[in-house]
Amino acid sequence: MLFRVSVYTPAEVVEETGFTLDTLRYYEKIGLLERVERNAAGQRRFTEQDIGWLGMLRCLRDTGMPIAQMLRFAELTRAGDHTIPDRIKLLEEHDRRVEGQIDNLQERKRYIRNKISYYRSVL
Amino acid sequence: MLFRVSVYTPAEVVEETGFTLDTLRYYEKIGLLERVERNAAGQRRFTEQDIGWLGMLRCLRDTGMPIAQMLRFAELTRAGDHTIPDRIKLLEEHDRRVEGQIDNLQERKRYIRNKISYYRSVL
DNA sequence: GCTTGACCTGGAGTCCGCTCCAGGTGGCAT
DNA sequence: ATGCCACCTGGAGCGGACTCCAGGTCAAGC
Repeated sequence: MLFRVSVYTPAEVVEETGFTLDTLRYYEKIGLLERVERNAAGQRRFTEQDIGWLGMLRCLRDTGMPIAQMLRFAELTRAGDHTIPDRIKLLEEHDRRVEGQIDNLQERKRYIRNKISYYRSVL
Repeated sequence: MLFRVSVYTPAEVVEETGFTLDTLRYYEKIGLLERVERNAAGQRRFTEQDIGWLGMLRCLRDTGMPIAQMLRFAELTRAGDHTIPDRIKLLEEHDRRVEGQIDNLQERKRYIRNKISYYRSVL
């Protein structure tokens, strides 16, 4: 009996990750996504790990990390376990930036709410 | 005795608002900033109100409002007090989006921290 | 009276992150 | 077996938000 490792078609990955197909191809082209496997016809077949990695990318992207830095993270990840301390450092720095973003947004939100209150007061 | 209304040179506004001079000119060109006054030599002289308005723009920009929508807000503001309900509506919608951004960032931050913990655990 | 530097203008260029296109292949449902 | 649809590739194009440039003008301090 053969094992059938779960494998995802492009359409499934789009569905699963929320990235467009064009974005997936783009990420592969620039090296954010390691060379994805292909079937006989040359069509992409993504693995479970690819999905996981794309989840990480989505998280980094959605917290405003520029592609250049995601690329650095990707390279560290490919380079092997000895880069884990570097990866921790990178993520910790990013975490601090995210924290800063949140604080900043909270501050701005106060400003906006004040403005709304002011507008209400002059009606 | 004459009043000297406080007026700001471009350099002062850059200092005060954190926008670059190019950005200020750009904002004026596209109509985000109403025609700024000039001295005899044609140089910009910003008023207190300009500074206040720029504060609002900075807030909207830093919370991710696209320029097209800031422009809409600018037009409402210019149109007079009868647009205040519309302005409130616009800001409330934006406030909700900002709230969403914050929630999203907080979620992502959890993911990043988990990842960091995981990396720590395998060291 | 001359240099310096803060300004001015219109318009071109840049950067980022995709997004779209043309032209082509392969495989599956009817 | 045929039609259709999901894919493929390389490369061009796009939208947003600036940013830079060339060439020119004034104003003031030395």
